[in-house]
Amino acid sequence: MSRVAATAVRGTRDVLPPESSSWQWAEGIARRLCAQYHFQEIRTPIFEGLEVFQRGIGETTDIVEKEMYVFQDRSERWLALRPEGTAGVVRAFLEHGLPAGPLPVKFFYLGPMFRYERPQAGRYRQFEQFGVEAFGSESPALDVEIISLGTAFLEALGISGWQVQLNTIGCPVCRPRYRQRLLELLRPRADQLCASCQSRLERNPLRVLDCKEESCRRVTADVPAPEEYLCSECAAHWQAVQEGLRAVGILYQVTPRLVRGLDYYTRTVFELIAPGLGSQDAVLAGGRYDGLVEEMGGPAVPGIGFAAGMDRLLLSLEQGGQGRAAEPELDVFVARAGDVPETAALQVVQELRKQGWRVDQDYLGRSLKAQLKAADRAGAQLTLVLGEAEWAQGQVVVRTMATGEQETVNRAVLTQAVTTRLQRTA
RNA sequence: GUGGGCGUAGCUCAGUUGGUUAGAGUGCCAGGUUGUGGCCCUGGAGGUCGUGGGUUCGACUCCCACCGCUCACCCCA
Repeated sequence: MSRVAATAVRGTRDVLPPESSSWQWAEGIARRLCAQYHFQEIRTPIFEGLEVFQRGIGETTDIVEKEMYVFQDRSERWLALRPEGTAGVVRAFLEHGLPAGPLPVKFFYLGPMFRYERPQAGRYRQFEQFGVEAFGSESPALDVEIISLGTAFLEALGISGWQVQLNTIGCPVCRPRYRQRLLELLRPRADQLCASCQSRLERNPLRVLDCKEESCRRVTADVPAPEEYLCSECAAHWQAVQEGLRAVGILYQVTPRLVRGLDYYTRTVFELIAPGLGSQDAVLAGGRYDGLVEEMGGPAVPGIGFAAGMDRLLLSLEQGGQGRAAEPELDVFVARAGDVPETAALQVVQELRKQGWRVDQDYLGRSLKAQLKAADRAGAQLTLVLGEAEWAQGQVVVRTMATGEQETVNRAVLTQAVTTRLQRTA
């Protein structure tokens, strides 16, 4: 027999225990926090019609231009694996007529996203995101709550050394003015920009600010910040967001160069960065997208959200040596010694599981020594030895693994004996 | 898409100017205890040396190609 394939597809990976338990733990934190902030789960498909992403994310973004997994199904409809969560959530929001219902609505999602990029540290082709989206309010208080949820998430995970970078990029009223001013300042010096910035100068001059190229940095060094060109509404919003953040004690750093890659953002944009990740250090990022719902064919409903890269967050924890110690996942191991029927173990195991305990047993007919070793390795608190001699008299040996103490108890009171011992250690 | 680094047991890695049966640690299995884990001792299983080709009397070692992994650019979570 030859193997089907030697390895997982490039950019994808397997999560095995005990790592999988770290994922459950982190996802549990996300869910708990969302409950506290009253965000409810939405589950949207992993693939959508291609146009959902083209319209939602923007035709000229890198994601749509070159990073999507696009394919045709058997009826030759064009589909794409979702490269991010927001577009699908907006589609669902509209499809179910939610703009006509009670607003605001606050959703969260958890699941895989797909982008065709060269993998590197903290970047995969299939990666896991935790995201939130809130529709129907322009209130700066919502901006503050979203950012607060983001920082609370990193706190709860135990990430240390993170920071919030914050900026505003205005709205359709004021951004054109800023854009115009940028063009006036940059055009004369276009020859000093890097190749990619020269090409994006006309298309999306704001992104030149974001460039890390030394030469571009010099050119943009003395360019005014977006906040100097805000319209009065955006300026008020921007002030209110900052006041709100200060009011709830969230430290942030205004980063005028922070421009997001997706077309749909307006006003508030932010990024949370964490240490230990090499160059992919943005672990959670988002912003306001007040024009997106309308852009996708719905009414003018404002929105705001963020997405967190779970792979990067867990990687950052590992790098910082803050990974959690694996907790034991087994309470009782049932072993047999001598001529004891398999059905005896089956019954004991089942009885204990009915009480809610986590129970496993030996399936290989191994020596008692080997069985105890297996119990130890699995982290069992107790091992029950069904010994031939004791079993014949209706008794079972209960061994407490931590101390090695053993006691022989009657079969009839076994459940109770196990329960009192486990509760004592719990 | 572009560039750098790396591919030897399940894992982490040695392998000396190319030389004959490719090693260690760890993990796994078993024995030391005819029914008792964690420490210790002993033994065992486990490798197409990434793949293909070339040079050579001889290649894990040198050369070429390909594949894969990885880091970085780009971009992004």
